[in-house]
Amino acid sequence: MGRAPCCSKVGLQRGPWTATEDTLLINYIQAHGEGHWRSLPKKAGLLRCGKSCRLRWMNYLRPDIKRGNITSDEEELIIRLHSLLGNRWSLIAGRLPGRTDNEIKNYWNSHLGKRFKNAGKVNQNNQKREPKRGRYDDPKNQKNHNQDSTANRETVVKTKVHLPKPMRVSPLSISRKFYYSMDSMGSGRSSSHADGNDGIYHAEILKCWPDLKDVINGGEEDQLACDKDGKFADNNYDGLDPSCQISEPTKDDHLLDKIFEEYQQLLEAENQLSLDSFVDSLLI
DNA sequence: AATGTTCACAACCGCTCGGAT
DNA sequence: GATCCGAGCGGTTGTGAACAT
Repeated sequence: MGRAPCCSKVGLQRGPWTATEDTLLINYIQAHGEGHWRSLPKKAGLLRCGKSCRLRWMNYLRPDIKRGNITSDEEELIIRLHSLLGNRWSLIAGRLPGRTDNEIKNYWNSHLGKRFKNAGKVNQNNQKREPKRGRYDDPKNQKNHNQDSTANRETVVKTKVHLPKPMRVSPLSISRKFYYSMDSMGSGRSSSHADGNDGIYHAEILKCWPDLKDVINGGEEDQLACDKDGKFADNNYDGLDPSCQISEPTKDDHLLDKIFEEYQQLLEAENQLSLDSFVDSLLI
């Protein structure tokens, strides 16, 4: 059929936003609220595409956005969530209050993903080479990244992460239904994937939430999350596996949120011992 | 000091979804 | 069921700053 473009590009402003444009957008949203992005630019007096306005608001102007460096604890959480969720940046961002999907995606692409690649190479070369010093590794140049790069590297070493294949969600597979499922399933456990058994872990998830299987695989059981041999870890589930210690998602939809809240409290307390024990609890 | 390279991040683009008609 | 629309997601690109030579 071919749908009309979201907006006519003729005569529209592009590129970096000016302070004036920001003000116009902020004022309009403060007065009228978010939404109706398509018509917003015209009403707000902006020569921008609605999409662009939404993006600017969501990623930069929103009052609850936390500016500044990603802390090492946030980084740890990103790594864990990414190992669990893959490139579902919005979902990951949802667990990091004040952080946007774009920010996390950028951070991953520019810091973590690259670093893991390098770490792999370094390991392959028996750690003969030092990782290239980044722009912010220089102590004299940490205006934006005040975290200790050495500490970051240690984090990488102690947290073995599997990089899931970057995947585009297909219409019949995960999509937003999966996001909602993941949001609501309230995981009582997490995975460091320290043993590299992503598939088994996924199988465990599905074992506890069989309904998720259909959502993930579009009902195709042949493609169930599987172990290294391509077999689902346990096909003998009828409903919730009694061995799972996790209650049905409907009973506690917000378990993951609770975990995250706990995590946040630990971050605020900066209590390393508690943090370690919390992390350990996730590894069970 | 000049130039080229690398990096981080804001912004763009294409695609898909759910809902309305 | 087909089509359209608004919205959102994730990959990619553009750009300016920092760094290296």
